[in-house]
Amino acid sequence: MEMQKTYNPKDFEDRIYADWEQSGYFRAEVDANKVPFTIMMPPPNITGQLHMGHAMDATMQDTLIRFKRMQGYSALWLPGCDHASIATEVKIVEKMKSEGVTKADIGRDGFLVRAWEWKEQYGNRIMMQQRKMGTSCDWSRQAFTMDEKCSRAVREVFVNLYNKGLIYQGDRIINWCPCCKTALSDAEVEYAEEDGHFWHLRYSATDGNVDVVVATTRPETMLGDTAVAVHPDDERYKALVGKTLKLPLTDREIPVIADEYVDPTFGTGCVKITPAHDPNDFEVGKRHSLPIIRVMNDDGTMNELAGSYNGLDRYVARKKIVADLEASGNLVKIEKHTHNVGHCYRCHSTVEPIVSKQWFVKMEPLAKPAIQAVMKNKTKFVPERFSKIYYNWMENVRDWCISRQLWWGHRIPVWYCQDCGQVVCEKEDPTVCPICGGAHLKQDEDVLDTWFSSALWPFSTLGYPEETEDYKYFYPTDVLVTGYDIIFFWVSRMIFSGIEHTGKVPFHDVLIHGIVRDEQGRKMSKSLGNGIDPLEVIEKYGADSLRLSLLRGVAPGNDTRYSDTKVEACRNFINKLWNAARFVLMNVEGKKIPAITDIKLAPADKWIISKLQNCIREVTTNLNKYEMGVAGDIVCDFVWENFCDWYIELSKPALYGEDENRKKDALAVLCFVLENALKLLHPFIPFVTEEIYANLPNVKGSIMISDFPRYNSKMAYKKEAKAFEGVMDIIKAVRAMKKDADCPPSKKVEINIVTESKRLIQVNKDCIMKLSGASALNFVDSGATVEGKTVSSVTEIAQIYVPLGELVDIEKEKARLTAEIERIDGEIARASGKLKNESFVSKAPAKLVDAEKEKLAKYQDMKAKCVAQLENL
RNA sequence: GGAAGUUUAGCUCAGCUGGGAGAGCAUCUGCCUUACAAGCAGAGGGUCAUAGGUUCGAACCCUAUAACUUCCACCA
Repeated sequence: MEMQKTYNPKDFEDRIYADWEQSGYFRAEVDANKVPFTIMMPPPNITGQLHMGHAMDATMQDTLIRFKRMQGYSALWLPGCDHASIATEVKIVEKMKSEGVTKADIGRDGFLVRAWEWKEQYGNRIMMQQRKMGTSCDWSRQAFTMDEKCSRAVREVFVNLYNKGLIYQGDRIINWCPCCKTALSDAEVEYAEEDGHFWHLRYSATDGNVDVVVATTRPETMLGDTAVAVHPDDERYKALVGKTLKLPLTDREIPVIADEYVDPTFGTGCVKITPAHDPNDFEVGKRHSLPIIRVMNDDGTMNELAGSYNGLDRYVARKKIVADLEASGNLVKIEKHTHNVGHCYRCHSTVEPIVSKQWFVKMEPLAKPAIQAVMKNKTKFVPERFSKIYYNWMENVRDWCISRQLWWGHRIPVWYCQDCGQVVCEKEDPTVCPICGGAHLKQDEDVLDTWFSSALWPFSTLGYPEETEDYKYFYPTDVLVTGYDIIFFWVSRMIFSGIEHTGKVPFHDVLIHGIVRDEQGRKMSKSLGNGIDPLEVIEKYGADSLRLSLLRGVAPGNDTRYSDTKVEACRNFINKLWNAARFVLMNVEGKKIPAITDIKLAPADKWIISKLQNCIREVTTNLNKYEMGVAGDIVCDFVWENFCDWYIELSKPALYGEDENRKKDALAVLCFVLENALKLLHPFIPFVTEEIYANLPNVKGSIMISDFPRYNSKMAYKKEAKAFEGVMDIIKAVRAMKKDADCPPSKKVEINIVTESKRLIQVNKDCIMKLSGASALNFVDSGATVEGKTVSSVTEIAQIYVPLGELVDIEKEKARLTAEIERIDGEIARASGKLKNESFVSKAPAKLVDAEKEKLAKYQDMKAKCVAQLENL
C-alpha cells in the first residue's frame, strides 16, 4: 500500500470502525478460560448529544478496555442509554408546546407513544456519535434503562424493598418544582446565591399590646403559619410562651411555642412556623402537634386556604401580601439579604419546599453497609480523596424521595383496592385484591426517580434477578469510570443498591475524572455558548487526535481545559508516527524480514530495544493504576524522541549501506519496535494504529485482538544501553559545537577524539559521523596533537576536537570552556558537599552514597580535561 | 457554617509512596539533511504561593497564613 505523505484520518476511521464492528471484536464471550474484565458505560441521557464530557469519559473507558482485551481478558464494555425521566419529559413537553399540544390533550398513553419515538431517535443518535469516538463496546448487549430487562430488575428491587419496609409512603416535606410539577430528591436541587429580602413582620398578641417581630424571606408563606417559636431559655420571651397571636391578613390565631430549634442570637429570636412549607418548621410542627396548612397549589399559585390571594402566582401574591401588611401596619422593615435559593436541576425554576404524600426509600439501613464497603476497600475510589466526599454524603443522607409526578419512567408498581383500600405491591401485576378479592384495582399514577433504575445498571443490564451466564461471569464489574459531578446521584446509589440486592459491591474501583472546561477554564454550557462539539473536532483532526488530547497531561480527578492547540499537538504526534511508519515500510518494500531473535544486534539496536522494554513496563504499570495521562506521555515520548529522533536516524547508515545483511537486521529491529509501539499506542489511538498495523510485515489480523507487549527482562540490555548513551553524548556534543561556531549543519566536519572507549566508538563510527555531520572520525592521543583552529568538548567517555578553521573564535571558545568548567565545578561542589556531610554518608542508603562518589569522580575527571583544553588555547 | 481541591517556566499543565525541576505551546538561533516544515538541530527561561517545622535530604510529609475553585449544609 502506498502511504500518503501526511496523516489523513478521514481516509480510514469510518472504514476501520465498520470493519471492527462487522468482525465481532467488540463482543465479549463468557469464557471459562479467560478472566473477565467488565466496565459498564455510564448511560448517556437520551435527551442529549455527545459532548466533551462524554468524549473524555468514553476515551478513558475505551483505552482501559482495549488494554485489557489485548492483555487477554474477556473484556466487556456494556453500552446503553438512560431514559432520563424528568429531563426527557421536559424536552418532549417543550417540543409539544411548539406544536401547540399539551400533555392533557394527548393523555398518558399518547404521551408515551411520543416518548418512545423520541427514545428511538435520540438514543440512536448518541450511540452513533459514540461510535465516531472509536468506542469498542459490545453493542450486542446494548441496554436501555426502560427496556424489558432493566424494568424487570426495577420491579424486583422495588417489591423487595417494599416488603422489607425500606420503601414507604408518607406525607413529608419534599422539594417541589412548580414548573415540572413534580417532587424532586434532595440531590436534584441546586442552590444558588440570590439577592433577596428579609421582611420583618409584626404579629400582635390577642390579649393586649404585646407584639413579636418575625423575619422571613418568603412572606407569602405566612398565610400557612401555625405558630411562632422562641427558644425555651430566652428570657425576653418567657412570658410570651403559651399566649396567642393574631395572624395578620387572616382571622386565624396562632400560639407562641418554645422550641430548641430557635437560635435566640439570630434576628429577633422569634420564628414564624410554617410546617407545610419549610423542612425545619415541619419538624417543629411535628414536635408540637401543630396543624399543617398548605397554602400553595402544585403549579406555584396560592390555593383556597390563602383566602383572598387564592389563584395568584406565588410572586404576585408575595407583592400583594407585603403591600397589605404595610397598609395594616404589620410590616416593620425590609432588609436586603442574600441567601441560597434552591432550583430544579432540570428547568431551573425556584423549588418550593412543600408537604406532600410521596414514596421514600429508607436510607439508614442501606447507607451503613455501603459506607463499610468503601472503608474496607471493597470499592476503591481513584483518586482516594473522593471517598471522603462519598462518606460525607452517605453519613448524612436523608430518606430518598423516589416518586415523581411524571409519565415517562417506570410506573410505581403499587395498586390501591378501590373496594377495601388495600395497598398491593407485587412482582406480577395483580388483577384482583388479595384481601377482598375485588377487581377494582387502581395503579399509582406516579413514576420512579430516574436514578432508581440507574442505580441498578451494573446488574440489571446483565440479567438480574435471573442468574444468567452473563451475570455470573461478568458481575461484579471491575471499574466504573465517571465524573465527580454524579457521585451522589449515581455512584453512591449503585453501591448501596448493589450490596443490598446482589450481596456484592457493583464494582471494585471507581475512577473519577474531572470535567472538560473551555480554553479560559469556564464550564462549557449552553447558556454561555462555549461548548465544543467533539464531532466537529473529529471532523477536523480525527478521533485519535481528540482522544489523545483528552488523556495526555491529565491527572485523575482533575479538571482539564480543551484547546485546539492541544489537539493539534496530538495530531502532529500522530503525523510523526505515520511518517515513521511510512519510512519503515518504504524500506521494507516486500523484503522478507527476519525475526528479532535471528539477527545480530548492533549497539544502537540494543539501546532502542532496552528503551522499548522500559516503555512497556512503565505503560503497563501506569495503565493498571489508571494513570492514563502518564502512560500516554511515556509512550508518545518514546516514539518521538527515542524511536524517531534517534533510532531511525541511527538505522540509516545500515539501511543506505551496501551490506544486505546489516540492512535486513536494521529493518528487523525497526519493524519490531514499530510493531510494539503500535500495540502500546493502540488503546489510546486505535484507528491509526490499526491502519498502520495492517501494512506491517509478519503480522496477521487486527491489532485490536493482538497481544499487548510484555516486558522481557532478557531484552532489558541495561549495561549496553547505558554505554550507548556515551556514544549519543558525543553526537550531541559535536552538534552543539558546530552550532556554537555558526557552522552550518550541512557542512561536514572532521572529528578527532581522545578516548579510552575506542572500541565502542569504533563500532558506532558510522552512526556518529552520520548523525553529527562528520566527514571523518580520527582517534588521537591527546588534544595537544591537534593543530589549527579547533573547538573542543569533553563528554563522559571522550574528549572531542573539531577543527573548524576560520569559523573558530578563540575568545568565544575560551568563554565556552570556562562556562563548562563553572558548571562542572557546581556539580563537584554539590557532590562533594553531600559526601562531606557525615550524616548523609552514614544515614542515606549505601546505593545513593556510592552513586554520589561515582559522580564526583566523573566530574573531577571531566574538569581536569576541560582545564587542559582551556590551557591548550 | 463544614469539607475537598488548586497555587510549579510567558500560557496550559505533568511530576506515581521525599534522593539532582519536566512536557506541550510560545520565545530566540540555525536548517527544506532523500519519513515527516504537522518537521530537524541547538538555546534561553522556575527562591516549585508565603512563613515555620520534621528529615542527612522536602515541589512532595506536618503546622499556620494568603489567594482562587468546587462540593455539601442552609439561621427563619
